[in-house]
Amino acid sequence: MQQFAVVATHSISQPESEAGSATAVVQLVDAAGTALMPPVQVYGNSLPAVVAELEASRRPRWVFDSVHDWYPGLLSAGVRIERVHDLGLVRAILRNAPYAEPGGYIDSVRALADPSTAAPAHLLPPARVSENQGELFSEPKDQAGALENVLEEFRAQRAAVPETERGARLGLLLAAESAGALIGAEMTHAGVPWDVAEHHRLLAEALGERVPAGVRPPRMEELAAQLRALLDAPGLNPDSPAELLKAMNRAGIAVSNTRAWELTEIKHPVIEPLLAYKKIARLATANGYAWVDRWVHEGRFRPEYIVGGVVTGRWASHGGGALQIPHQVRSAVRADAGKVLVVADAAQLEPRILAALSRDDALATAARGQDLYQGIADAGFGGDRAHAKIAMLGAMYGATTGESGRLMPKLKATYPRAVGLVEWAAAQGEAGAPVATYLGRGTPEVPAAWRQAKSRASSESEQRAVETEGRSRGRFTRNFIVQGTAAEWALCWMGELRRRLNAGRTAGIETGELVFFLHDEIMLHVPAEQAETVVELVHASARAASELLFGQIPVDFPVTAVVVDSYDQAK
DNA sequence: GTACATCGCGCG
DNA sequence: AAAGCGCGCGATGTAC
Repeated sequence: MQQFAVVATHSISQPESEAGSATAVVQLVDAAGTALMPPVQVYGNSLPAVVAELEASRRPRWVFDSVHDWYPGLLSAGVRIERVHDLGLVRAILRNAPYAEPGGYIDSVRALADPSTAAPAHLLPPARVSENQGELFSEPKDQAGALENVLEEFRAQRAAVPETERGARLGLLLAAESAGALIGAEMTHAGVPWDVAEHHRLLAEALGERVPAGVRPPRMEELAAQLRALLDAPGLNPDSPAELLKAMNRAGIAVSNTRAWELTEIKHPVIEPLLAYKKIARLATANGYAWVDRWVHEGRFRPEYIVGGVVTGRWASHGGGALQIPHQVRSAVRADAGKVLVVADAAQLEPRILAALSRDDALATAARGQDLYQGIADAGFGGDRAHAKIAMLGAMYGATTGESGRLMPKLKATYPRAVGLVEWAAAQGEAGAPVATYLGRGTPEVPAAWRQAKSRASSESEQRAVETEGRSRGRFTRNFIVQGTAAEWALCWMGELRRRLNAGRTAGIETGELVFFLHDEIMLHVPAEQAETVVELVHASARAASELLFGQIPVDFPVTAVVVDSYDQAK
């Protein structure tokens, strides 16, 4: 029998509350929400002990208002849990889920303020019982009330998932999203192993000796002096695009902005040192000494992951720009002695997802094997891989002009189902209609401003603005179904991998830890002797994820997994 | 002083 | 070489 351990926390209590008064209450219930034993009162800082005891004896699915708020404290106390249902994450998905059972709960959730326009969580005061819950349920006056609120929402969420094939998919999404919350917190807890000495070495190599904050590093200062001389602009601050643009125009360089890629087109002596300056200036400001001081502690970089933080279901992150670690500094991501990094990524995930979504057998055939773009090239682009790739990316992103636009008719003739699906999604968006991922994550409602402008636009210029916005919405919905379903595949991949790692750990094998995730790429920090075992688990998890989502279909989702000492050695 | 917009560039 | 999608973040500059 499936058991759930519902955790309710009092509105004013946080994990570090004083001993003496109950800070939380835990209730074990069955799938119908019926109590299986008397509620357990949690006093002071004893939540980890209570959770550890129940986890060991019952293996329940835990029900938390927010894993992001509560799991870090448990991890710090050495307590891990296997399965969870995160009320907040589930609420956010159900809000826009087209397959959700209509009813009072869904209506009330949809009536809540749009979370995508709310302030970021880290800028808000400490959470109450649950974000937004004050609007859903009356503020609880005691523990019993808090517990009843959580139980009621839990029951309502379960009831909102219909017992249909689509409902089963939605249920999988909710479970995967919740598991993701555990994984995100566990990755933050583990941290990415970071070699500060190596990072300092590469900074010194590029920028020159370290100087105090606020002083321009030596190599940048040298280049700045060259730029001032070449542009005959003695006071120029090259960090200011406006100043730089003026100085370049004065020197007779006809540009309208200072973007690096546009500068490469221009023939002028200043371009080379300017591009060199931009390159190292970026390193210095984004991932320089200040970054290391601020974000790396005890040899670990610990970004916070915001599960479902992107509209499509991708993860966002907070702190240190974790999702943009430049290739330039990846040599500083280095395994501890005796350990290695296992770096794995799903090859060309999005077009493969499109093949699965659209059941396009021709595209599935091209996707057989490691290089999908070469497969497309051989099928219809005279073996020209570059053209095949541009065409495919254009189809998924909505390119209409240039190379990509010209290649579209050919792509559509070769893969009518795949291209037809993304064109349908774009048409939905242009019409102001929603679309959904394979597992049922729906697009947010259309911004009210556009909806109103659509019905009111009178002048020709207003009409044009509305149409431009519509095409933009179409590109968004076109990409949403692909990017969002790819995010679901990746979530299932990690979830499957986590289960296997945990099973290994239970069996006494130190399988190491997931330490980093980036859309279609994962990194593990593992004992060297377990590397090959973990590589196998990574592959097995990818196969399991593909089948979990799509069942038996003729689309391959190959992953590459390499064993390295440092991140720069991967691909 | 804070808040916000813009530019530019890093990642998938 | 970017374009067409999705992000985070630092420096600068302006408004209040």
